[in-house]
Amino acid sequence: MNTDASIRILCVDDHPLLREGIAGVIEGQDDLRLVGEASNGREAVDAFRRLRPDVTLMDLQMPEMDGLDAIKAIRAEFPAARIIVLTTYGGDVPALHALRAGAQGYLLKSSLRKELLDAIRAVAAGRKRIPAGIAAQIAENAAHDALSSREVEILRGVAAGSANKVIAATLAISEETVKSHMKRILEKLDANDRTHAVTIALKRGIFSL
Amino acid sequence: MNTDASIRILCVDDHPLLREGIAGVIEGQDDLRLVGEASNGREAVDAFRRLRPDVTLMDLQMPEMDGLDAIKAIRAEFPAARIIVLTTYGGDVPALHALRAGAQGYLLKSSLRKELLDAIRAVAAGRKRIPAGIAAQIAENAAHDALSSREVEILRGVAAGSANKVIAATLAISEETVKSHMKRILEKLDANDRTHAVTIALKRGIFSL
DNA sequence: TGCGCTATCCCACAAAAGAGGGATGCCGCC
DNA sequence: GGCGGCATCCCTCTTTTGTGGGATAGCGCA
Repeated sequence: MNTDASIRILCVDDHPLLREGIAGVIEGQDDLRLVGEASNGREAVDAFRRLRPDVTLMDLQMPEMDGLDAIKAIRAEFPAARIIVLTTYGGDVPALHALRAGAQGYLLKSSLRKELLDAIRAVAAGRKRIPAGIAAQIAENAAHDALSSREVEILRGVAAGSANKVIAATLAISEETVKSHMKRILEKLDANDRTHAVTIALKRGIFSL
Repeated sequence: MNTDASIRILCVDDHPLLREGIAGVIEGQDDLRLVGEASNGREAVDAFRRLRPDVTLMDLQMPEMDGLDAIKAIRAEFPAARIIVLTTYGGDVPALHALRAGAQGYLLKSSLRKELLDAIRAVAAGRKRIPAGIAAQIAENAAHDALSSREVEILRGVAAGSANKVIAATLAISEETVKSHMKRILEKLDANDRTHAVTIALKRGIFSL
């Protein structure tokens, strides 16, 4: 922790304009202090080691090293690290992964100043902060199994416009195996057909284009 | 125009934190002045009428009335209005539409402070400001024809996981007609199959999920 | 050790989708 | 008035997908 009473904050986002906005919001608060900024995951881990912030605001989609890996790296080294994910909603899957990786908060970039400040103070005080809507979506999809990495690989091929035969050739497996995987993909995602499976996966953030 | 030399700016975006960031950047400049903010298209049109800014920064994806309609409405009433689109890249199609609707500039939300300031000053001076990358993507896709609204309607159905038969029933046309449309959709988008057509359309911003 | 999950492969059959034609009427624009 | 684009419909044939089974092997974990 720190000597005075202020909450020390690290902000990680690859959008300079948004960082500027967050800095502006934090500046106006007596009990908060922005002590560092980073624009990708690697910088974030470095900055965390140096600064040991009380709360870290972390975007998920970033170049170099994404936010999820950064959260994992930071929490591996500093298990008590308090991290709030601050991102444009990208589906329940990345949100769930972030929470599993140890994030205590989840905020949308469309949030109001007050929501950001409340979340920072709540997480700094050791509480969690997950918007009801996000929590509901995670819960809703928790019923189904997650796709295996092989299944995601195949679905990516489908999204790219490859026929089963082509995917099979690419992955050096038989077309029948691809069809088997497809069956389970459709089942798990509750999709009508391969196109639907892709759009569901995109909406849920299972992968992106 | 205005009495003193400063460029009067209106900022339209539904993300308060980003607006805050832009405000912060503009505040630091002697020749720029933020005169108003709006968080959706309707408010933007109202604010424009009241304030007559020299330059308007406009997001495209917004609730109530989107940025494209706002640009059209403003330019219909004030043909000399100078507007810079400031958005996360959503494909060549929305970008092209915005430029056709009369925007003089296009900026990504991931831009640096300097790029934002340069663009504002350039557009205020009557110049255009389109990043080379965006221009290239628009040019690249200009070869192909745009989808008709009927074709987009059908492709949305495909994305939703509907079989041709179901789409036909929904639109009260024959399945053969849907197949005819699909053929031309695949041709126009240069897609291998319906799934590919959907992912290409999503990447290009022809529609979203 | 056994259970569950994953990945792999196989078969047969039904249902879609796509390719390759062709045809009509409408509307806007030169 | 004609030409191009659009929307509509029709036919045939091939290819691809999807359904409904079943089988084997590995791997981790209780």
